[in-house]
Amino acid sequence: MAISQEGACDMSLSLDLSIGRSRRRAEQSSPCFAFSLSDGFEAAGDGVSVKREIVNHDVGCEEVDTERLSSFRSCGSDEDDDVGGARKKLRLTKEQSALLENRFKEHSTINPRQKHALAEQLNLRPRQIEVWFQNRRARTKLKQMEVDCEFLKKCCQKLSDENRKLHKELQQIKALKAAPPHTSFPAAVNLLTICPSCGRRDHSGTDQKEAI
DNA sequence: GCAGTCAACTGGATAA
DNA sequence: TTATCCAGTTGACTGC
Repeated sequence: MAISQEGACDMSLSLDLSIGRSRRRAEQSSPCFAFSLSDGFEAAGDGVSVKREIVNHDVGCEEVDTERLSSFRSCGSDEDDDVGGARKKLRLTKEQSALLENRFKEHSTINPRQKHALAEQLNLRPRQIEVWFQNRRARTKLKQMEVDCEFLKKCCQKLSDENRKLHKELQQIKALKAAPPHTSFPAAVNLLTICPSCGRRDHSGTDQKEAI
């Protein structure tokens, strides 16, 4: 609990709003947190420090070995576990993830009652459920943005191609216009009056009617 | 070693 | 005031 000792020396200076928030969040969490906060942490004067300490303390409660981390509920608040000070990463089990995913499919947000029920069911803290939903929404949004981006890229490519094609046509028309009239006009007429399918000249009247 | 993933955190905004 | 959301960030972990 090094931070609490450090922080406690100047509690009057910088008690900001984040402490209130930290306390709120921490109190939503495990009993381990409640212990920390009621034991002089609010005097630390540094919201971040307080919170970091809480996290480390929290994880320090955990028995971390081959078993995946899933719950901090039953931990005893042994301060000596926190020696390393490093935050340990929780990995949700397949079952936990699957259930959370299912709930997310039903609804991307979760109300407090559902949150607590789910926390109880999964043996997690309500705060963890809340965070999971937040992160999940962020992931969904990111994925959607990637899809949108890809779509826009394709649109852009298509428009570029079309633009290039139109430029080319414009160049041809300009070239045609710039050419001397006695050569260009009959040539153009020839082109227009030759049937592109059979190559014959000037049968447009009858054949076209037939085609229609 | 490094990039990617993801749980957790921070701080601002907002609704009730 | 409080709870919740979001965007951005951090740090542990993993696979290559």
